[in-house]
Amino acid sequence: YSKPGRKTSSLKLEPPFFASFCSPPRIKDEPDDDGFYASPKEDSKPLKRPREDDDFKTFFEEKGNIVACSDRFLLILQDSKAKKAKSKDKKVPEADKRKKPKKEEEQKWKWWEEERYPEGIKWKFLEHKGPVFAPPYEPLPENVKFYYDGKVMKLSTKAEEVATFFAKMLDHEYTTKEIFRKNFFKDWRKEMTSEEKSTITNLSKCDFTHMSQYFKAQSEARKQMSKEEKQKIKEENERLLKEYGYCVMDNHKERIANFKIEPPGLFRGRGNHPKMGMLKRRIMPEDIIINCSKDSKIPPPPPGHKWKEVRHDNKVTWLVSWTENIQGSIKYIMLNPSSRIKGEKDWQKYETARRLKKCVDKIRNQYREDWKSKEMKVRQRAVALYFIDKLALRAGNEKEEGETADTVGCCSLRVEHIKLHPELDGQEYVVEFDFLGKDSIRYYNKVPVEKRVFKNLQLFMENKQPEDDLFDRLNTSILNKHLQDLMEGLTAKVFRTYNASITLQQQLKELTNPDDNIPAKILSYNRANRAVAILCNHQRAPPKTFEKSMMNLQSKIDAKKEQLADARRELKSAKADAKVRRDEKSKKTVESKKKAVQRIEEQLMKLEVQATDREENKQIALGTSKLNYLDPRISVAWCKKWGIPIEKIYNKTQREKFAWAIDMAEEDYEF
DNA sequence: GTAGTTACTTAGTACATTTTCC
DNA sequence: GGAAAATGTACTAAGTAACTAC
Repeated sequence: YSKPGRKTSSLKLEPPFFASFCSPPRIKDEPDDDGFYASPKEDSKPLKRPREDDDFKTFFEEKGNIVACSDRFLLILQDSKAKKAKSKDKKVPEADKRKKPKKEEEQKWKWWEEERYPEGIKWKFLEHKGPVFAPPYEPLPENVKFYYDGKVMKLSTKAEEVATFFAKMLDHEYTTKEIFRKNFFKDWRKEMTSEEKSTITNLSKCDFTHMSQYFKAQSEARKQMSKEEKQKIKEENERLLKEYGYCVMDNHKERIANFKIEPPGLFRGRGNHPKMGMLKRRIMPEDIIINCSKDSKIPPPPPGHKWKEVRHDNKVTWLVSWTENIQGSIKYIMLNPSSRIKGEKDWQKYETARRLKKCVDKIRNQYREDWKSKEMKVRQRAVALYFIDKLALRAGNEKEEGETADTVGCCSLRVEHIKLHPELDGQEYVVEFDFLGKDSIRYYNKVPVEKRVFKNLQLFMENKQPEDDLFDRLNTSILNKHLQDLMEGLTAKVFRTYNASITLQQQLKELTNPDDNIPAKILSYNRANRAVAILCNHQRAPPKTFEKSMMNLQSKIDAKKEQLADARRELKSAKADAKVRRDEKSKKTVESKKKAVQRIEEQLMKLEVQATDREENKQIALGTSKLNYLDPRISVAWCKKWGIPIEKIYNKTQREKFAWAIDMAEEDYEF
């Protein structure tokens, strides 16, 4: 196994392989600098660079500067005028060439300028080094004891390992939960020797505190490590990343998202999960399926081991997979969001959402009509779709009962999840939603709906028990089939993407004040972002330090208020003074005091805005929508329009993920 | 229709690292 | 310079949705 510092012969870097990373066998020219960008005199040249594989060319048909792809996904080309400006920009500062960073910048592969593979084919060549396994278990030192029923007990290695998983969680509330303890104990006993099994019959008699203290001391020691030691660990991680963190896919070196196999431990699902506490077992090479090219260097399994299977399936994007033992689901190793394969898909997602924009009015009219249908199924479908559209609810697939936490989405809503109020707080036809959604995050909302929707809901709830399905004639499959008929590629989740992106665009238009300075504009951006996060119900647990940092801010505000009061008093007395004295000097004093008051008022306002901003953000997570729902081109265009550096909106990782958008969107981009 | 399987996106949390503040 | 706060990253769970076989 590839535990740090335990390099075995088979894991040694073999020069030919590594060399293939630096210059893979079939590598074509990396985006070569100025050469490719349409230079001013090359206006008519198509901007899409074809893939070099001729056999794929036939799938594409060029129409002016729009390329129609086999999957009808339109690749809209960049505005050539903008390109011109860009290539000019690139050439002008020839004199002040900052060599290094520029060179690196130019080496970034612009996959979005190339043609895409036909539907279904994900790659033509794939080579990687396989996964990194979890480090093997290191038994506890002799002096760390486990006690059963008050007596010291030496555990077998296997039993001890599982015991340490529990010991490490001792401070968590869930080790006190009945289900967690029951599941853990059941699985732990499976790892025990028959002797241990006969002795250890009651979890409550187990004393893990010594073990727990030992781990706490360990992590404390880790924090106290010297700089050199920390540096060493860092370098080791970098080495691992360099060796296993990349693959070669179609002539390009691409970053892998999760090249480390998940280590064993105790499963903790989110919310009230029936399987919490179960043992997540150690993954062995024998569990692993490797996916790569036939003609690539196939990663060798660790010595003495075999892979479960090696396959060569270029219809999928994963490099490694295994079946996990808690739910029996498949886990994958895939590429980073900055990779071509993820980026293209992401881009395509937003293009689908933009296509929805064009027909959303028609679809809305349609489902409003369907509220009157004589078919129950159609009515349910129409009301569900209304919720998905208006409230950005998730589709709501069915789940196997008892296998996961009890959470729902739109199609799986039950009668108990909504309350109907013919009138509430002066509003008519209010629906009160209260249910647990994905990750057991509560969705609570009171929404006035149209009368027809309300009446339909009353109808759907007639003669039903609270635990009955609200939409008993509907599921996600039916709904998505219908959506497919309305627009190619339309599914329930497209509405979330569409509504999130369109909301951002509209909010940015509304909130951005051209006269504001950059920080104020960024605040507006965050507010627009927040509107989306609220729409999508992206919540977070308030940070542990939230109350404290809020209090700090409040005391700053209080101090500023006092300062303001003082300044005002001084201004007042200065004014009185000036009235009496009527000389230039005292007039000047009044002016300067006035300015001081103004300055402090401004500072106070800023602090108060900051406080509001933070308070509003207490339970709202902006990251998820930014990363998954907001067409990055909207943000890029906004930045360009107002001269905001993109770094203020996207950090490094995000800029890598959205490189395509940053490169192609101009300030006039419209979602 | 439905149940099972597979592949892929979306999600929040814990921990690590960087920045800010005093 | 060190603590605290803010920000970034790794991790992996939990969704969506397509497909297959009956």
